[in-house]
Amino acid sequence: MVNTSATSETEARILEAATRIFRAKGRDGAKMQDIADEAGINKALLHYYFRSKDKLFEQVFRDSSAIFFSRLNEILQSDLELFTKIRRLCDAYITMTMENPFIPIFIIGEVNRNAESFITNIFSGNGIKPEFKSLEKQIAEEIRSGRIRPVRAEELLMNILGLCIFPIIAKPMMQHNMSLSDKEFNRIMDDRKKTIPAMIIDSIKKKNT
Amino acid sequence: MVNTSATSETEARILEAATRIFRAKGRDGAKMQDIADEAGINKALLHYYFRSKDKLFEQVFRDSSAIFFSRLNEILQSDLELFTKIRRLCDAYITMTMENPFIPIFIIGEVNRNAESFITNIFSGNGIKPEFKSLEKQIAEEIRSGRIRPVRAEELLMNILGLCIFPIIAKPMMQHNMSLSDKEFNRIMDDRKKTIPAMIIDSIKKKNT
DNA sequence: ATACCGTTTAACCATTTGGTTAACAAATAT
DNA sequence: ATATTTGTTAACCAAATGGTTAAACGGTAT
Repeated sequence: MVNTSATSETEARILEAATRIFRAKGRDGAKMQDIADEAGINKALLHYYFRSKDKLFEQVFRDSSAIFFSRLNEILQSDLELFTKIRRLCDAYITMTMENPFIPIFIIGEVNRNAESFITNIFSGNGIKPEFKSLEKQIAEEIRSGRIRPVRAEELLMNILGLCIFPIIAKPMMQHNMSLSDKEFNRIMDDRKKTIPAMIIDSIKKKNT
Repeated sequence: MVNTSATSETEARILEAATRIFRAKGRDGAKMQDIADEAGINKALLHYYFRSKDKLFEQVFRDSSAIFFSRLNEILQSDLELFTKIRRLCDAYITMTMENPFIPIFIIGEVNRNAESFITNIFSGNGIKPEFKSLEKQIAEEIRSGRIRPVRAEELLMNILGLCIFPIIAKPMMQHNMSLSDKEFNRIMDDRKKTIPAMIIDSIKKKNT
């Protein structure tokens, strides 16, 4: 045995290649031969390390999801003050999505195509499900102290994620409709790291009447 | 000849079936046999009416895109007052996306998978590209009159679409993470028809200081 | 009646694709 | 040294898939 750890070097190479191909082409669009080529190995090796396309896909999907959700968890569960938390979330999700827009597109598309059972199976077990209660508690505190007006934690998160992620995953349409160059688009998204949290905080902060 | 109009009944049936299958499974996931079965006809008929899978897909993709973009256009180019326009946009896009969440997921996914040339080709010709200038002009007016603070039309639209569409296309994740039943989720999205425009208008309205 | 033309089908074909097998190579253990 | 296990490959296979063909069907005109 060359490698005592769970994953050999080859296995890692396969996983990287599979991730790239699956994210770009989706489960059905990706061919095992594509992945083998991308990894620079024989197709049969894919089946040696991962039994089937399904198993390989599941692994890639799990990992991709974990990247996005674990970050959410991390920030949600931190003991940052609420407004800071909001700013961090926006910054993290814009940065992360800009660097890898394939991931949310991939997740949304695949979750949509696959049966409920598949999703439940994938999303359970690993620390993917965020500890949502902590945010709810924190918001309740802030409401009680009179700093913010009553809001649902769900809405707050929907707003943050929608504002940060959507324009990036819909980038081709946005650019086409609004005639934006890559440079302009990037600048706008960079601005939004500030404007989105400002807007969100303003929408929940109690105004002095 | 049984039918003088451009599209025979069978052709329409095929198109409907293809739309359902393509939206649900994506270009690669959809099989010609699936579509034939769904339409209740022989596979060869698909090729009789539409030369190839590619051609059939292109047609479906064009139509699906048109549904979403033509509505945007319609509202943008109306002579509604700005705040009303915002409310209309939110209502229209939440309603439309709730009724057919597959469409934006489908568009985003396919646009992402296909080459730039494909997109440009698809999006040009038919009235898909929204007349964006009219909104920009309207906003400029409102800024000059001092009713709203300076904002970019691009950001405004990104905000509206992100807030309205994203939570719905990411529904399975949202529901899973936040433990929301279908009923709760629907109620929240229905509320958002009001809360989103309120939030957006509030964010651009000039406050009396 | 029958020739004609658009529509529809069953059967077929070539290629692609996920997966297997058997043999070969390279470590590792005895 | 040599048997054994692990990693890797080329060749192969069966099923699925997009697409074609030739024949049949059903009106319509002659």
